Amino acid sequence: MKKITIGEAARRSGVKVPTVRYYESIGLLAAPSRSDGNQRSFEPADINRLAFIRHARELGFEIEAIRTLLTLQDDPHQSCASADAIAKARLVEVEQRIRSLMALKAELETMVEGCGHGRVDQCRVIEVLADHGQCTHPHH
Amino acid sequence: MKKITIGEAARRSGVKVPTVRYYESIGLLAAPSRSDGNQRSFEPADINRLAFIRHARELGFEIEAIRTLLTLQDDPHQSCASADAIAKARLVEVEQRIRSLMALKAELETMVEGCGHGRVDQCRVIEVLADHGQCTHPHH
DNA sequence: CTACATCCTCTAGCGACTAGAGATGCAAGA
DNA sequence: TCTTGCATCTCTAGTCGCTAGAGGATGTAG
Repeated sequence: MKKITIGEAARRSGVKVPTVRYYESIGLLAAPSRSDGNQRSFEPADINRLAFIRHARELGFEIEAIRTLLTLQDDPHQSCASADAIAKARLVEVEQRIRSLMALKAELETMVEGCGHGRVDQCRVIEVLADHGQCTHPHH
Repeated sequence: MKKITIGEAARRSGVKVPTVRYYESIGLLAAPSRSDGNQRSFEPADINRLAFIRHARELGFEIEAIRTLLTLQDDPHQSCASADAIAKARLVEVEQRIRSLMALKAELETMVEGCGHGRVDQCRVIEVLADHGQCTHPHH
C-alpha cells in the first residue's frame, strides 16, 4: 500500500486540503492513519468518500444531510427511504429557489431597463428599491 | 413628533428588531436619538431606509452593495451609473445561479426517479453521489 | 546538505445575522 | 401604589462551511 498524502487526496477528490482536515475535524471523514512524521496517510476509500461529499456539496446538500447519506452508504442493507426523502426535500428547495430567483430576475430586468442613465433622482433602480409598491412581481 | 420605538420600526419596515440594531452597529442606519430611558426613537425616514435595505436584501444585494446604493440615494445629483452597474452585476449573478440550479434540479430528478425504494445498495441517489461519472448533466 | 514544497496544529475571520443572559423601561390593571 | 408582564437595553457567543495566516516540522530533489 503506497501512502496517499493529504495533498494527493485533495487533488484526486477535488476537495481542498484545509477542507479535508475540516471534514475530519467534524467527523465526516474518519481520521486516517499517520506516517512516522505524523502526516496523514489516506486509503483509496477515503478518496471515494471525499468525492462523494464534494459531489453532494455541489448539489447543495447540507453537511448534516451528507452525514446521513454517508451512514446510509456505509450500511447498504438499509432501506433507501431516507436517502430518497433527503433528495426529494432538496429537490423541493431547489425548485422553490428557482421560482424565487426568476421573480428577482424579472424585477432586476425592469429596474435595469427603466434606468435612463441620468441622475439618481430619475433612476428607476433606486426608485424601485425605495418604494416596494412599485414592484410588479409580488414575490415577497 | 411621536416617537417610533424599535419594535414599531421593525413592524413597519419588515426588518426584525435585532437586525435593526445590527444595521445600526455596522453603520448602515444612522444611530437614532434616544428617549429619557435610553430607548431608540426612530423617524419616519428611518423606516423608509429600513424598507429600502430590506427590499435590496430580498433581491440578494450584499450589504456593501446596499451601502453604495444608499449613499447614491442620499445624494440624488450623482450619476446613477453605479446603481445601474450594481443592478446589472446582480442580474448576471442571478441568471447564472438560475442556470446552475436548473442543472441541479435535473440531476436531482434523475436521482429521485431512479430510486426503486428498495435497499440502499440499489439506490440511485447514493449511487449517483458516489460516482460522479454517472452524472448526465455536466454542470460542474 | 541545502532548498523548497508540503505538511502539521492552532486560532481567528468571513457574511449576515440569530440567540441568549441579565438588567432596565414602561404602560395598564387591581 | 404596586405589580405584572412585555419591550427594550447591552453584551457576548453561536450559526454554517469553510478560508487565511502564524509558526513550526517533515519530506524530497538536486
